[in-house]
Amino acid sequence: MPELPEVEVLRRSLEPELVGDRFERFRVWCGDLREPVDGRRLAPLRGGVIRSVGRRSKYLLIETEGGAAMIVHLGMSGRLRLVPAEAPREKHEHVTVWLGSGRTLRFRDPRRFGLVAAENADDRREGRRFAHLGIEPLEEGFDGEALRSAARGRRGPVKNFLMNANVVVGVGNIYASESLFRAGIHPARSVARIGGERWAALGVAIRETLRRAIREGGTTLNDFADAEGREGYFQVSLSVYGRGGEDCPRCGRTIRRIVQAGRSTFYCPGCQR
DNA sequence: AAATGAACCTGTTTGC
DNA sequence: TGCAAACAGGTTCATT
Repeated sequence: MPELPEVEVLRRSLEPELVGDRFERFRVWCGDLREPVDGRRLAPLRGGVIRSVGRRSKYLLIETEGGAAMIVHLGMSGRLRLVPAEAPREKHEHVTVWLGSGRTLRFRDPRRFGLVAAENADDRREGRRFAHLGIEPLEEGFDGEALRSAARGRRGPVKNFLMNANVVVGVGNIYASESLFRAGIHPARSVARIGGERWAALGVAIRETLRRAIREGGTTLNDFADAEGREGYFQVSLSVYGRGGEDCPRCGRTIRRIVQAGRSTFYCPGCQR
């Protein structure tokens, strides 16, 4: 479900609601997620007043005044919603959080590729969980030059390179295809055969694509929604993703679907070289 | 070191 | 209609 824009949309919808509220009680219905979780592991959060809601890569960070943080990753099918405590528990709702305000935060994830975890202030300072992650594409310092230097000594298709979180975070299967279309670069092109201007164009394309997706509330293909259940509408703006067989919006040629590293890639053979 | 493929799960869509 | 295969927004681990 979620790439950087969807997590950022969720973050923005949560922050004004959660800041100042308090973690009261946790109930883990099914702790068999990407990392095992249970009430004991979430104990560092108990009683904590929420200071901020942040994001690193596709991880949501709900931080308390004491410096602990609840870490949530949506995996492929995760949802996080803020609902009244009386709302019935849905199927695949694995974690329920009761807040001081009387509301509840519900984590639901049919495929269970997602993650709910807690770190105390010391864990957070050490930062080991995120140490391997690459550049944030919407932060200062990200540009074509950063991509180009990260690609030095590498080979392989640029699409796979973009989806490697050790290089740049937050760009998943949808936005990799969309960014490459916007930059006019063929997804199978080797990173060793991309010049300085094209890296620059790609850097700009990634930022523009992600920013616009955030502005439009993310992409709801099936079930993405923010904390209040509002769906995104960037899916209507997708140029190539999921549009194999349709006409390219720019040149009219037929959009192709190929498989790279086991994932679908969509591109226009006319616009992308 | 970096690239590839498989694994982790359930649900939905597609094709015979 | 029924059933099986293919596919789905991500990450991590083992193997080349």
